[in-house]
Amino acid sequence: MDYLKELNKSQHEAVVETNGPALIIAGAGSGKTRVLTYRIAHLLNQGARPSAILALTFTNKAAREMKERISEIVGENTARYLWMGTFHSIFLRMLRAEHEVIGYPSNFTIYDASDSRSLIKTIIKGFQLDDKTYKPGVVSSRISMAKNNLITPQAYAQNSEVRLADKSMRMPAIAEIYKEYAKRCFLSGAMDFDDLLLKTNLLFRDRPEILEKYQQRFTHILVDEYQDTNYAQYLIIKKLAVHHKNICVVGDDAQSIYSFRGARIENILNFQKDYPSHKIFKLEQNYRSTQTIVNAANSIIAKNKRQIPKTVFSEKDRGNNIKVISALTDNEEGFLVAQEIAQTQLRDHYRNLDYAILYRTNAQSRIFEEALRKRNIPYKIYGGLSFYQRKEIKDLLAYFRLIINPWDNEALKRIINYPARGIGQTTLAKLETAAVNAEVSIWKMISGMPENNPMNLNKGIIAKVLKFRGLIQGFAKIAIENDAFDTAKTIAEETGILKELYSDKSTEGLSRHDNIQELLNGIQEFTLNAKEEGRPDKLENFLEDVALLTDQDTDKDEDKDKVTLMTVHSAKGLEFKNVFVVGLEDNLFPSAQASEKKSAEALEEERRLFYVALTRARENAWLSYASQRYKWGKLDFGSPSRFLIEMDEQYLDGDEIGGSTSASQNPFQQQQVPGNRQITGSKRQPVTPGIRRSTDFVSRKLIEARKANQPGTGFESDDPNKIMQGMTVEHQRFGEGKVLKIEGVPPNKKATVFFKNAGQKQLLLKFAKLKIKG
DNA sequence: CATCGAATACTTTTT
DNA sequence: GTATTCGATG
Repeated sequence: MDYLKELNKSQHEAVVETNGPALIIAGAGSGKTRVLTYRIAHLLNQGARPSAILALTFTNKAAREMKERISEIVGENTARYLWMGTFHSIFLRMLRAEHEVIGYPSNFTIYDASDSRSLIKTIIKGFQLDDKTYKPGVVSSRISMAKNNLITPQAYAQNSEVRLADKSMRMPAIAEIYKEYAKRCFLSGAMDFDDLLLKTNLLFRDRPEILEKYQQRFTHILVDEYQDTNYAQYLIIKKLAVHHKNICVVGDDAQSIYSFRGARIENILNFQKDYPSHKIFKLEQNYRSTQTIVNAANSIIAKNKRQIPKTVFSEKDRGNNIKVISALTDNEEGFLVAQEIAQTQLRDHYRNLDYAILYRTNAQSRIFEEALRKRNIPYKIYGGLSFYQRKEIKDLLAYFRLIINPWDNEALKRIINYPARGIGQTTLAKLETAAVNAEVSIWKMISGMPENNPMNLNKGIIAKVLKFRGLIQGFAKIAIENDAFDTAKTIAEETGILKELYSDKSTEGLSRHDNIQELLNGIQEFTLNAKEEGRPDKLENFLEDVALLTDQDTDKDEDKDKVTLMTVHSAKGLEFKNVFVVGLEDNLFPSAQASEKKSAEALEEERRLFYVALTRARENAWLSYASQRYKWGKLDFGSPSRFLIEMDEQYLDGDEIGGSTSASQNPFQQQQVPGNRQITGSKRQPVTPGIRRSTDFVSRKLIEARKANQPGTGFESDDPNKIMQGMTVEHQRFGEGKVLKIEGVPPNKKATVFFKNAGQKQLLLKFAKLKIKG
């Protein structure tokens, strides 16, 4: 078998020793995916049936890529029968197959995070609780925590530990909210993400014969990214593996960075205890990064107490030292990063796709976007609001959802008055209250009309509601008889959504129209593929695919040669020649309250996050931070991350970019504040408290710096008071425009401007960057 | 009931 | 800076 020759010794062992429990510790860049794919291919070559192999990943993308690579070895006709996918998609498939047992319709809806948040909000309102104490986000994460730990609403109510925690947060009613939430989801025929795992567990608990069926079916189970599994996932795997015990988990405890969504690093740490007869394989050679990067990353997590001992090493060159970018302001940070990209590109002939900028939060991307745009460096951003989260897309999808599953209350509430058809909040509230009281879905309530009218709606309103009902019923019929694309097109046209967006000539309106078109194109592609491959091509089938899809999963051609901007979390599993880790103040966590003491575990995870970020780089890494940045309109002072300060000198480049050495290029040099972080000799000093006391001095210097034609800004506003009606002005993003109206008094003075390229905009003058042209 | 403008809150990370 | 919500007005 040729493919085995491509493996080193430990990789080879991990691939061929397929009997019994196996723990594969795969350090960053150690060829994990290769081992996993070859192991599966090897199983198949040894005669295992593909449908008996269950392989679980964390992202659709990982599953797809692995499937492709396995196809190349064993052929597509074998690979297609593998049970390979994300935890959520595999168990969704299982739950749909077993829907009768759990009392759900087969076409149950998946509520995404915003659906479940809005339902929680409704419940909080219905209970007449104060939504300032009961923040939907917090309540939602409590419920999610409960589900991930398999605590049902009944168990929650009796669990003194969680109840006590709720009380200490002054939210004793969470148990009630959870119960109501679960009930309403059930009445809507809906599950949220966490339900997919919870209900699978309950199914296995309550129906041993079904568990038995799957235990027999899967002779081999493989789990990728095992360090990121939560309790619910852990238990599913454990139960399924009972019979054959051929469970192979792959992961790296050093890359466990998902505790916030319930991931338990204990799962991988305790695997050896769970399965005493296990074999352990350690993939320790890093084929990705230079020695400098590997060693620097190792040095960071070396301080962590809880980890599986291993020595990750690289046999590549020592490579360049890691460069430090020390910027005074956020804008300067963006400028310096863009400048570094441009300079290294010229010098070393890198392409745009060789670069990634990694940050902690999506909101940090803007500064770098602007800086790259100014230099005409093409870039792409992952994360932020995904395609499927845009309003117009969610609206159209809500129609689809309601047609497939009319019980879906969240979908119904979204569209019953979109486009406007005279069914307002009051009517909707009446309908919902009546539905809740009768313990049915809103649609059931509407179905009983006009004979049943417990909420005293007047004739005109009833007529409007019935018209809506007829519309949906008509669509439902079309959906049964036609393929997904025809149905979707009919809906988009007949509801008037397409027309409404088409007539909206503003920039937003145009892009919304484009998005709808793109969705329709996607559905068309789905339909064509389905027809070709003989799969069902109905709207229902499209919707199943789309529920668990994120747009991280789609790679577009036009995105080929671009600089990548993404969060450290979403960069996991990827690699780039050159990586900028930016916003490195206060433990890579800009919004952390400096005073709040972090638990030891949280600090260890911060280290691992840093480790993940650094090990994405093949050749060069930059670490950058800004001393001052604007955070919700106010100046915020940051000290460099403790990891930067702790890191051994030998890995760092002595010439700090934007620091003391590049004075000639850096107009900020003169404004550098005494006491700010500088390299003096070989020992760097952390920021002294003194800097915080001299706030006035610093902000005065900062304002001066901004006035002195700061490189990162490049566009200075003229005095807002001088902007008058009729003037021609230039905006930094929208281009040239004419001032139609000025209104309000400072600081809320506003201008209505008509831009040639961007249409009419209202701008708040204290923020908008406008220059007077004539 | 819809629309507009003003006030307010909001920022980890994601299947 | 932006998204969302609330209240006044038509």
